[in-house]
Amino acid sequence: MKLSSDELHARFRRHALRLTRQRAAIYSALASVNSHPTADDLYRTVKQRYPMMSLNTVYYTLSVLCRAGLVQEVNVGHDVARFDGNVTAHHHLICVGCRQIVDVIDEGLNQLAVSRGQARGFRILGHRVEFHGYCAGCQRAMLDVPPRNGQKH
Amino acid sequence: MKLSSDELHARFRRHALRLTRQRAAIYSALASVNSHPTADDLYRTVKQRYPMMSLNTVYYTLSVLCRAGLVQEVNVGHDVARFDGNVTAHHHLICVGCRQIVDVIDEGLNQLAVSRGQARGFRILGHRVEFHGYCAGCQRAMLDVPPRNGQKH
DNA sequence: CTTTATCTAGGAATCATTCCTACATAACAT
DNA sequence: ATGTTATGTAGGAATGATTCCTAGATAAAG
Repeated sequence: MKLSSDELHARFRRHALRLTRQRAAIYSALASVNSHPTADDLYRTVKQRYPMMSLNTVYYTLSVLCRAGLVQEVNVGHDVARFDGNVTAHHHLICVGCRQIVDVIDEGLNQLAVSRGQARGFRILGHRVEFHGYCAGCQRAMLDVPPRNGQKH
Repeated sequence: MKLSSDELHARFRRHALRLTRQRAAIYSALASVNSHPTADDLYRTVKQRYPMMSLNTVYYTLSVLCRAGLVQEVNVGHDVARFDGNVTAHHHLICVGCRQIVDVIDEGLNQLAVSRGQARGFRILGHRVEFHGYCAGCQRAMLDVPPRNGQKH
């Protein structure tokens, strides 16, 4: 969903963050989308309107927004970092074929806890659930093209 | 726990993997520990007994073992990959201070599922739950040394 | 014991991310 | 409005985990 200029100012002020053209562009791009773009995806998107934009600024801005809690980082395996402008409680479905990430909204998953016996003195701040599997598109693709790593015979 | 030579052979044969000295050393080192070492941690451990060991071989072996399902990869944020020789169902507790990873064994967490409405046609293979928080040690450390990023006033 | 497909070592290459620093500018106070 | 100043930005260089390449080694099968 699109974000009003007033709302943007309010969010930045609430977290004592300076609002620059670059930050507005980066945060709006991320908050208006429900995919989970990489820093480079955002860079390319935002660079169309601000050709001087530096990839460095995208990284720096994302780190600031993460620390402020306006944005969160999501990961698939150990590869490129992906970012999520949705910081309301939710979890993820990850396609191990095409690596897309889809949001899962489920109140039950938000309520999970570790038993005291297992918690080993940790003070828990939050949790994440990731479901791994194949998306509909990748399932179809597997029917057309047989997998490479088939068993012998 | 230590792994017998017979059991090692059996596991490798079961997955049609060649058993070399290097693979035995890497897999044994990982399977006998319940921390979650990085490739480099394993490299340094194993190099003590096999000084010719290459870091490359550690990476290659871990990728082979992961694909075979004898080992799994765990991640904290998007930084270095960590590996887990325990492939029975379990989840993790991650300290956001010192980044240590601790196992959580909880049958309830193994039973989670996504509702059909949220699953969007995915064929789910598995899931992971990560709890984030501060371990006992980091909580104590925070009492002694106040945090850097304190609010103004 | 031979054969052969696969593994290993080591060096080079890749590439996401971070570091450095001079210049620019948002926010605050005057 | 305008000046002041702490903070942000651009871009180039550095870092470091991981992957690629290749010639020699070796486990497994016959």
